[in-house]
Amino acid sequence: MRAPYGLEIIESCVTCPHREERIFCNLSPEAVQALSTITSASAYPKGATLFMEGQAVRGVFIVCNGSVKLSTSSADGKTLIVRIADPGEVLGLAATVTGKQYELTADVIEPAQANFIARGDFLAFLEKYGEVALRVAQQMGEIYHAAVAEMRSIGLSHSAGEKLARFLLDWCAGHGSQKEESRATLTMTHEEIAQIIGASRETVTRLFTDFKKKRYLNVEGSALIIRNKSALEKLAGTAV
Amino acid sequence: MRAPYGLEIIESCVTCPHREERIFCNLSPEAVQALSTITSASAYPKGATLFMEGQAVRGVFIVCNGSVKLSTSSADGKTLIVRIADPGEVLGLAATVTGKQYELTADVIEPAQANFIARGDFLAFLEKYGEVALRVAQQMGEIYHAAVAEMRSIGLSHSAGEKLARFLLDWCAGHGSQKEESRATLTMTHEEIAQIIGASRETVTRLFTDFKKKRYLNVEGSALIIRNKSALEKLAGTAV
DNA sequence: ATTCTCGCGTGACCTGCATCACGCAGAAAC
DNA sequence: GTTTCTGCGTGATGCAGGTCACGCGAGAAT
Repeated sequence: MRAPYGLEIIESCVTCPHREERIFCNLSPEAVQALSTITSASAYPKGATLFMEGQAVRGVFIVCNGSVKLSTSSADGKTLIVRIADPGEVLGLAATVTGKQYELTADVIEPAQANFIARGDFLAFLEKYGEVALRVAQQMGEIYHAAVAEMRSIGLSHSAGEKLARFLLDWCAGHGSQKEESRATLTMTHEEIAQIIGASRETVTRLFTDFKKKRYLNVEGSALIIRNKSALEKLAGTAV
Repeated sequence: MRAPYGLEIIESCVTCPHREERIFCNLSPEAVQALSTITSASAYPKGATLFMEGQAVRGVFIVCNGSVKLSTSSADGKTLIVRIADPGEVLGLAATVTGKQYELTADVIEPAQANFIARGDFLAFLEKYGEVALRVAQQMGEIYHAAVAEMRSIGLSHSAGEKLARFLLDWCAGHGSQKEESRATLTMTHEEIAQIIGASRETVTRLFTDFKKKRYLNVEGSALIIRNKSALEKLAGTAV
């Protein structure tokens, strides 16, 4: 079907709009050239793992498309999903610049293509093209921002319903239409959602049926329809 | 006693070992010179606020000494302390590079001296001296690392005891001796500790008396003595 | 067609911790 | 001196949500 995989990926990644928007946009031609020599593209099937928490850092992965789940888990098997990376994000950035181990595990949940840059190459590149280092700092700032928001959500809320409402609103804000009655695609299991908001699978199920009963939302297959956004916002505590 | 405050601060900050260790070490002489022209030092009493969550970003604060509490709070007054910044840290970094609002509130808990650099100046400095941008990225990487650790602690633990044990161990690791029977200074109220580990004040009190009863630790004034480190580690879940 | 697996739906229970409601001591304010 | 505040200690109470246990339907595998 799509024969020479490697080539196709490089093509699609070079032209991929997301990457350009993020850290590597508006680079000088020579920087772009330098970048292309240290970048290697790969495709990853669903379920693949880019890196695992605790592993020695190898380098960064730039997600071209698909989606990747970033999580951390405890000794007893409990898992916390920190965030879902969308196309354009650079994974392993913090670990790569600090030289520590990867602090999270990156699992592919939608078949993904990603560019890899080895740590040594990446650092050398940053040192040579100081302009990019600032971009890197900016992206890390955004990631940190998201992390703080997540901490707020987990740490400051009183009920699981609050957290689920907030999660659903956030999700729709990024993946669907924005009106009072908005629709978005949500291909996640209750288990995964539970791991994001820090609750048990059963509670998520119960909350969903509860929300449906109260006409806050509807689920049709993988489509999530918010029917009463303000009610959810009220539940989520708006200002939080 | 210590008459010309401003001057003294600049002195102490220029020579302050912490700052040198962190982002601004080994700079070229001209970079140091440039830096000194955009830096302004101030002293802040206990209780002062460097910046508040939601404020438009003004710039970064480099903590020379004292200690600063970074927190976020919800509409209903609940507060989550994200971390305590020690000398050498640069506060407001993420917000400054991304240009968003401050995502946290910074309150002085021990009288502090800090250098301020306005956002415009700081960004111009980074652009001119690309070497520093990388340092900035590194520091942000470390902050992110800490944030992830915090999320793990809050999100993955089963009990409040687990979180308190982990907090106490972490605290001793950074502020005291490291043996089986270690001693550290802990000038925090139960309320504050509660806000760090995400529990109520009463639970913290109860846990402390519980730990004392079980001979895990002792409290003498502001001194915390860990008497049975391994027990606490076991409680904390070691690998987590 | 039959077995497995996976994700969802629900009921029954039981416990950890938030919350309310005090009392008490030391420090600071007057 | 008395009063006020702030931080700590503790009991009583209630409930949200974790955990266990099971059923069910839909794909996938054989």
